[in-house]
Amino acid sequence: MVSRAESAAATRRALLNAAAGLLDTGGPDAVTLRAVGARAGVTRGAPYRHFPDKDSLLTAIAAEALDRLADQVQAVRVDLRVPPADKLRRALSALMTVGRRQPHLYRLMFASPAGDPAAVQAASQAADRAQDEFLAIVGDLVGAQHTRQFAALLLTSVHGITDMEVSGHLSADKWHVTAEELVSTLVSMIGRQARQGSDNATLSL
Amino acid sequence: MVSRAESAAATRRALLNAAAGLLDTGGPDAVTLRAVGARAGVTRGAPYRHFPDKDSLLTAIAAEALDRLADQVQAVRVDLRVPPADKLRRALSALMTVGRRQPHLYRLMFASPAGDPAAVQAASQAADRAQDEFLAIVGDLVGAQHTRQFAALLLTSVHGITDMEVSGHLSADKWHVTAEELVSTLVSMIGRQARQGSDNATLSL
DNA sequence: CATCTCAGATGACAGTGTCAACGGTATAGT
DNA sequence: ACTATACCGTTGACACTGTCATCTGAGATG
Repeated sequence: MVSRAESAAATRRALLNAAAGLLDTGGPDAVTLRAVGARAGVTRGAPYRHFPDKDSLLTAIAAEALDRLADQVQAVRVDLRVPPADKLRRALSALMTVGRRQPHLYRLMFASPAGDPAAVQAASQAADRAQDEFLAIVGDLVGAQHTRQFAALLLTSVHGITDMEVSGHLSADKWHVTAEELVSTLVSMIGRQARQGSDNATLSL
Repeated sequence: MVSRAESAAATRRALLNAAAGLLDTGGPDAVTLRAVGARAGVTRGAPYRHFPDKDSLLTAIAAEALDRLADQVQAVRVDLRVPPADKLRRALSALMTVGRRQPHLYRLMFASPAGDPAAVQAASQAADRAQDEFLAIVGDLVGAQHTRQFAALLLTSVHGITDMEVSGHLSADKWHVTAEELVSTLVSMIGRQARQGSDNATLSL
């Protein structure tokens, strides 16, 4: 009772899930088209019916992950039950959580997208949407004046914190600081800066 | 007139240079042991006499790059002609310059080191030294109280800015901000924070 | 029912990392 | 001075990878 289009879409999904699973558990080296096919119950050549390229498959995974992140941030932004002052922290926390729970996926999300132009564009659009959601949250908090600058600083900094923690370059016994403390310091610093830097009163961060 | 040890050390160096060159020009995919060997004037199996592994070779390259960075930062730190207030900016600029001039090398430096334990340890030590130099510069500037916190925040943030710029995720027409402006804002924010946060007077950033 | 379309299977190929075996040469030991 | 050793580099081989051309069969289309 399954049409051919439905079955094709199902295998496409199975391929994406298989590749994502292999990436999570075994890292990038474990993602081989043969293993992906096997895990999806299909043979090694089948992926080429759905993705022109291995890189395009990986980029599609990154695009989906970025879309999920954008959804999460958007959910936080529009949730009336979340106090506005908490929204930024929660959004940033969503980003860090990806890095901790799925470090290989996280690296893929922040790598330069490769492969088919269509896949690259999809990933870029997803990244754009995620960034726009962050931007909107920051815009709701601080005055419009330096929104972009503060948002960019927040996003890049939290990415740097997460990335160095994930890669093990943020040793706790050297720095005596956790990633959370760093983010917290950063957020409150920017909050203070926003308050005294602009004329109109802004919410407290 | 060349002893055997000298010639061996020479080929080892040639292999490292060849691999680094290939990485710079062609990205990680271009670094194949065969190509490395050919570029170093040697055959495909020769690298195994100097490195147990391809990963170890790459990690050795990362270690050398981190050592060079540490040297640069140290040179800035001890240079009496450099005004103390400029030292931090120059040190951070050295980091960003690596990212811009050698993006693939930069990514390798901040990846989790892989391969032989000895190679991993060498890279970790080099990274440690580079971080210590940054730490020392920050320590000279701000009071000892929150040195580590500020230094960690600076390092991770500038890494995040550089990384996202390198990977193309910091689109200029969305954020209306350059990487330099972000670093500048961050540094002055931390400077302000350090001044008003601690009792003892600190130098201006 | 005849035809077409296309997802998937299969065979093949070049390229890769890695290892085992080999050869030659500078060094060390006597 | 002669031998033995250590060790750098070469070569052949193997398993594995991404990718393509070709083939097959079943659902869609007329």
